Amino acid sequence: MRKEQVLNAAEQCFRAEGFHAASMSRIAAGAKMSVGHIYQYFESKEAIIIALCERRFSEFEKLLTAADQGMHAASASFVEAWISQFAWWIDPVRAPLTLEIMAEAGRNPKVAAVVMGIDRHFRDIMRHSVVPLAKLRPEEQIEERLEAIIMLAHGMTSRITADPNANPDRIIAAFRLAVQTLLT
Amino acid sequence: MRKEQVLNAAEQCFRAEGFHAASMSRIAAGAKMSVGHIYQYFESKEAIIIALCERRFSEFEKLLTAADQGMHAASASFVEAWISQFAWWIDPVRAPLTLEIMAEAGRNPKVAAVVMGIDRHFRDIMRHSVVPLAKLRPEEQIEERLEAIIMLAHGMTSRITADPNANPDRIIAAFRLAVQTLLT
DNA sequence: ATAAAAAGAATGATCGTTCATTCTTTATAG
DNA sequence: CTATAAAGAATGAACGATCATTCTTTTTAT
Repeated sequence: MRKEQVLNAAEQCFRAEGFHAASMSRIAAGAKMSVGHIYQYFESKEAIIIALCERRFSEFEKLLTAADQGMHAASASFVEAWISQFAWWIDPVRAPLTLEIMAEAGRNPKVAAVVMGIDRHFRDIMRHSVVPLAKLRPEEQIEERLEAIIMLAHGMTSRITADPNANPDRIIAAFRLAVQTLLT
Repeated sequence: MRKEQVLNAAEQCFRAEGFHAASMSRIAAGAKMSVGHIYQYFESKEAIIIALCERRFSEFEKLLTAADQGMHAASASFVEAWISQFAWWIDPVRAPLTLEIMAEAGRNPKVAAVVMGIDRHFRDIMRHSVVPLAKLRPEEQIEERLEAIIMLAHGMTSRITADPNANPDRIIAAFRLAVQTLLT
């Protein structure tokens, strides 16, 4: 679809230059379309930004629900497998744009709404599928633990973005240790 | 000083609009100076961005070294006091700009260098003053624990930025629980 | 021939930066 | 002390480039 074409090109531009430094003409060039043509599919540049945020949202949502389904085959190593899926967060290609989205969320309420949607869903899935497996007792500050795990996930994108030469395995290892510590 | 005047105005503009959407003319208006005059103190807009990153760097560095000095009066509650200082990271006024810096670090190597400087110093201080107090044994994956704490700190800024109505105390409480869990 | 798809020129605003100019202060000379 | 010269601070208009968006034209397909 044409929309996908635009979003793919926009994703590349936004990653390289940021939302506001990227230009419609360079996005058009990347999408091999004319600028005017893009405006038949998106009413403005901001609409492209929002659509891109939502696409990223659904990517991660797919991972989350997949994890939720896998839960039914519950095993001791499920938490371990669940953690591995967080490689998504530190894909060095994906992380910079995720961070750009987070920064934009600070000033664009529409973007903030999308991000809050991710985080809420993220937390719900954890409460529903991971917490029972970890056999945490209710009095053990479960909400704080979930909040900390979300923070860790966001922190991973910051770390990998600031230092692109950082070893992703090292980052994931730290995340794994922290989550295991928090869930036992 | 005039430089401070510019940096203060730039900080406001950058926070409200981001590095690339903010304009020199609006920065000048905020600083109550003319655009031309600003160029006598900063050779370019990028120079302002870098200077601002470094100023933020030194703010947090001050906190870190203060914590390092306080260590000599070592007590069981020192780690607790140390944690409290991290309120800095989630000042809702400061967090959005910190996140903007992180996003910019993903594409501007000069900014990335500043950020990596913070994180390295942060880790060094922890290794030198917090780890001994926590009485962690060397084999207990200390580096992973430190990495996780840095991730938590960065994650806090993301969380508070995406949801400005979030309760900072709740965020700090999660951070405190996670750090305590990681250091014992 | 008609309608949809696509292109790209045109528009007006704004960008970062420069520069000729004016104002304000300090230094020098009588 | 006063008048003049030099220096530095500050201005804002002007520049060329580029921005997001619109509009007219051309291409394509039915």
